[in-house]
Amino acid sequence: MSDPNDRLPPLNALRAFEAAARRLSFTQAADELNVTPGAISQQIRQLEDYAGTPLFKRTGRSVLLTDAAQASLPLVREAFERISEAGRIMQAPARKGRVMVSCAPSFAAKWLAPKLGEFHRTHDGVEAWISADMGLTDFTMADADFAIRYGRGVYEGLKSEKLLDETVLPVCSPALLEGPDAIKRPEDLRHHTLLHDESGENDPSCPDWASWLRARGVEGVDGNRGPRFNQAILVIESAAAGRGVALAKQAIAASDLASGRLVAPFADGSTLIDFGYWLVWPKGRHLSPDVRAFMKWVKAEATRDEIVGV
Amino acid sequence: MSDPNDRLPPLNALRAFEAAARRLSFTQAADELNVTPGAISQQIRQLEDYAGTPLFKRTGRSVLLTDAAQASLPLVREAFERISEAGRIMQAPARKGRVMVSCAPSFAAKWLAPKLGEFHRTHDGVEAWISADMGLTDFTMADADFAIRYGRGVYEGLKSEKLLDETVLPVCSPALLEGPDAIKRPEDLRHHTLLHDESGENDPSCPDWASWLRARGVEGVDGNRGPRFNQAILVIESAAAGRGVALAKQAIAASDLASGRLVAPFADGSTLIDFGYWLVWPKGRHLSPDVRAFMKWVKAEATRDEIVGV
DNA sequence: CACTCTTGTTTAGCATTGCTGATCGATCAG
DNA sequence: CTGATCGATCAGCAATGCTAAACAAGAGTG
Repeated sequence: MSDPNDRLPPLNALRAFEAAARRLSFTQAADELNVTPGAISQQIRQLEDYAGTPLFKRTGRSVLLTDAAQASLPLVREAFERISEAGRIMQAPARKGRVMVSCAPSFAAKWLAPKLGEFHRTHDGVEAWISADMGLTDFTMADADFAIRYGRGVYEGLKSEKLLDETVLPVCSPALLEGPDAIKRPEDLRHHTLLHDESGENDPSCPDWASWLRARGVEGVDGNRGPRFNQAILVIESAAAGRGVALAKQAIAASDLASGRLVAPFADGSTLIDFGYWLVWPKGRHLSPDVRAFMKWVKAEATRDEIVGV
Repeated sequence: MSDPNDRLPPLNALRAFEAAARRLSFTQAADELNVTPGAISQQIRQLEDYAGTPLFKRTGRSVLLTDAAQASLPLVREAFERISEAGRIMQAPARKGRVMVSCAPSFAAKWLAPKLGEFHRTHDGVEAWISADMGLTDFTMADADFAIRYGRGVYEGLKSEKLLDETVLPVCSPALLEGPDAIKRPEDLRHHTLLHDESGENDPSCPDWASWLRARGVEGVDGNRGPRFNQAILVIESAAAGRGVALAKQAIAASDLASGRLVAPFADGSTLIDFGYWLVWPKGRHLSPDVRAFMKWVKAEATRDEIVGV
């Protein structure tokens, strides 16, 4: 009669539906779920059989949602958000003592990783896993506990907390401060290669060499020449290798500046920029004690950096 | 690497988990889902593999939730509630023009059904389906749009709205008002069979024959003799057949009183009781226009009854 | 204590579901 | 028109889910 099984939609079909509805494309949904478009098509049809009504308007070229689909989609989404979170919670005991952080690659390598030893010393039994991912804010796919992102701190559906401001300043190998072409004043840059960091390209407040030179009224130096890198760490490493002078992110350069591998040739070279580093995690996610401890430690490290005034 | 598929728990296993957790029994969960206990056992194990940790403590006899299960269960439940609701919404277009009401059996037969013709006349294109179920408040299993229940109007997780009060009064076939043993005063009941309605047994305010007689100081009539019925409609039909005098629910008897098939032998016989009829539906359920129209109509009918003062 | 009842587990084998790969038809861009 | 893209469809295969039956482990009973 009224078999309870018939009341609930087919669950796996719902997954296909959600993906297809989000992408408005069976093909892309198939991609996302690692199946063929045919599989999606069949799952959707199964769900339409259940609903007794079409869920997509097939317009040959692309695919549109019907009212029925539109109306039910938000609930389906919420359901999957909860299921995903429930999954995490179930796995929590197995993950105890493990904190997984998704982090911008350069920041991970040059800021976070060097400090991790300290964390392990002070927090026995908790190990941190760092996953260096670019621009990952899609927590439904990552299984990170939280992320450290570089940006303005506004992320849809995510909570965030300021970790660290960022400033930009010229850095180079100490070798460049000696010899006949020694860098003493900005004008001396004309004898050296300029290394460009394009990783913060979408931050208008972040100066490039051209604007940095202009702001200081430096003449005779072409701010556009020189190699460009899409990641902060590449610029830093090039500079450390003596390749030239980088307009580098302070947080990324800090450890090399501290060790003397890099030096800042100008006293007043640094510019505070709008972008910064943020702790980011999905709204409503349950953060385990270990995760909280790690976050707290990271924030303390960041504060220490700022006080040291690097 | 981090395949999105691995992030979500196996969905069908979650169903088994939810049922098993709710019942704290694999066997009962198996029953509910119409599978064998073995199937449940396997699904749970699959989910435990995913979680990397046990979800149930097997104590041989019965089964208990681990912390991981306890913590994730509420989210799983919420997810299924949303999925269930999403399913309804998807089906809405296919159900257009159809309102499905779950109703207490006697009320359905004697109050609702007789009025339905009127509803169909005034609401063209909308047909009402009545499902007579006893004590059904589990909307996850029924696919009724809403229910009409007899009780106090407080139902966990459900919204309710008062439809009709209930009163109890003696009724009998008009034949019993004539002849040598004609019923004129309560004392005359000694010559007739008393018909007992036990359907409202858990309402302490609902009088039985013994207390009805006691309240009126009637002597010489044994309020305990006579047949008992577990449904109001059975009492009514027995009374209409001339079998005896019933202490009947007014709402159930009303149509027969109106038609003259039954009469109320005493002017002051009726007692208002605590229980009444309620419109009931799950919190957060989307009620379609057709459903709202039907609810409105039912309430109007109820009000009309009360004004007529039956 | 043996006995039995109940409950969860396990296994092999079967049934269902889900997916693939190929093909087809429709639509859109050039 | 032609090629490219996208969804639908279908037969066959792979994976998943289920059953039936035998087993193990308390709990209650006489």
